Amino acid sequence: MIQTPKSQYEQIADLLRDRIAGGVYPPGSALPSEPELSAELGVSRVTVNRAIGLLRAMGMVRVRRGAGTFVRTLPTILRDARRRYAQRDRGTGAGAVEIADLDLRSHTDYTEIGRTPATAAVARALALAVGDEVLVRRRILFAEDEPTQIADSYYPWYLAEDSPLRQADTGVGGSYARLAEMGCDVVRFTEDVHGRMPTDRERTALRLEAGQPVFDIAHVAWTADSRPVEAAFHVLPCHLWTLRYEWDDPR
Amino acid sequence: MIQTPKSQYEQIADLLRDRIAGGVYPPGSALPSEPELSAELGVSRVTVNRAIGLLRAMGMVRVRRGAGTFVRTLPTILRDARRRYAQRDRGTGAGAVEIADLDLRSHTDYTEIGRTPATAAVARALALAVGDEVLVRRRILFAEDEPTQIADSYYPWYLAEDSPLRQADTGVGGSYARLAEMGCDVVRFTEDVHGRMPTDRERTALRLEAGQPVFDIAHVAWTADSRPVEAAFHVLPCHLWTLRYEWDDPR
DNA sequence: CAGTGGTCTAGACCACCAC
DNA sequence: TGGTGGTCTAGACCACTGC
Repeated sequence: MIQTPKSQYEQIADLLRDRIAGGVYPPGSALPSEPELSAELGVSRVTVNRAIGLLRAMGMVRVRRGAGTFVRTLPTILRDARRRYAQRDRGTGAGAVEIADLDLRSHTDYTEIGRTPATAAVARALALAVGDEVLVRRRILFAEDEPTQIADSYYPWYLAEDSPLRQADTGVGGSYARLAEMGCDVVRFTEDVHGRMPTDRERTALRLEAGQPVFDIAHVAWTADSRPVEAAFHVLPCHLWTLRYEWDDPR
Repeated sequence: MIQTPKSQYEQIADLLRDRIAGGVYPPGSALPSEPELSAELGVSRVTVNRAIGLLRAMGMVRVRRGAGTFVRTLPTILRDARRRYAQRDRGTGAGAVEIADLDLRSHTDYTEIGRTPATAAVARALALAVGDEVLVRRRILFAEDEPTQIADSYYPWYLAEDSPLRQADTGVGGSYARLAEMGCDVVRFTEDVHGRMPTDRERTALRLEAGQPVFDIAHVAWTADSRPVEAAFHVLPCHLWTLRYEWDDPR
């Protein structure tokens, strides 16, 4: 690699990144204002703004309009797929396991629990026809009042109709314990992971900075006879999470 | 959701996205130039440029400086973790499995194969001390001459020293077959997945557009007695890949 | 109300590509 | 050589925050 004659805004982003790493701007503190940085570095404010845009996309700073630009603090959260679903009976739902592990306060906002026709993605995941009735459970999970995840779960309506799955609190063992009581023991999981830019709704709900990508996880739970009984779609800000998977070699 | 008074550049990005989806700008074709769009839409060129920046981050267009902005074509590639490593003996290395599945031409550029001291990340993954000798195999994988992945594999030096792992072509069955011949049967895998912005080197090597995120996968292969015998770090452009994982519930 | 960041413009200069 | 996108500036107006 010979040379990378970087643009000014990239160099400024590097500089600010180094200052943050070096503790000049400690976690939680505000960066100097854009006019200040503009004066200090001898560039226009637009250029400073653009540099800060890179830091935002990296998840290093959060901007509060009218107030300033602040260095981020939240630690990364480990989502260990195998462990997550194996620990169902810890009382907390699967969704809260990771947050509890970090000794953070967690809570869940249910935004919708009800009957709805299956979309194409849901129908495909649950081996139903588009438009078939399903139970949907939409929720947003928080750690220390910061949104960390959107999770929408779907169940075939004929399964969920008269079950506790229609309540926010599904009881000890969570939804998989209820499915088991209905004769649907879950023995296998699959997940398809995408990385992409969030939709406007997702960006708002997760309070994301401009340019920050999300993980989009399509999760399916299977019974021993290979029937899909739950489909869940999770949207997670990339900068907050590490996904861990583990599997045995089938040979 | 009441209102989202979008900025002009966001609206223009939406407009262009719709036109691409609607076939007005078909795959592979060039968008109108920025001055043209600027005139058509009655905004400054900077605003058009910023809108196109959003499309670039989403992976919808590729810009060739001096030539124009082009609609992307490459399909998404499925990386089925379980299958990927189970199909070792298909002759092709694990890295080429997914590309071959899509009937695309694939090739691999080895950029380095040699001895090196373990970095912190490598040492942690292989349960070695920082600075211990390891064999590194660095490569970039291509589909149709487009870079699709960076993969750096590491092996403890005492294992790899006199093995075919030091050659580019590791022979039938690939590296895991060679490890098995050395008494290191791999029976289990773990992967930690991050989503982040690429480094400058990665952006160059993968020919990424500005603002495009990558998957960063730390892959470890384990023997039956829980010894890590291979660590591999993969960097994949998010917009090109879907990661698939599958596991049995350990209860 | 003063200060913050968000956005937009017109104009400019540059590196790069294709002809 | 003309057209493309990349970058930068000075100035402006706005919405929002916190006092």
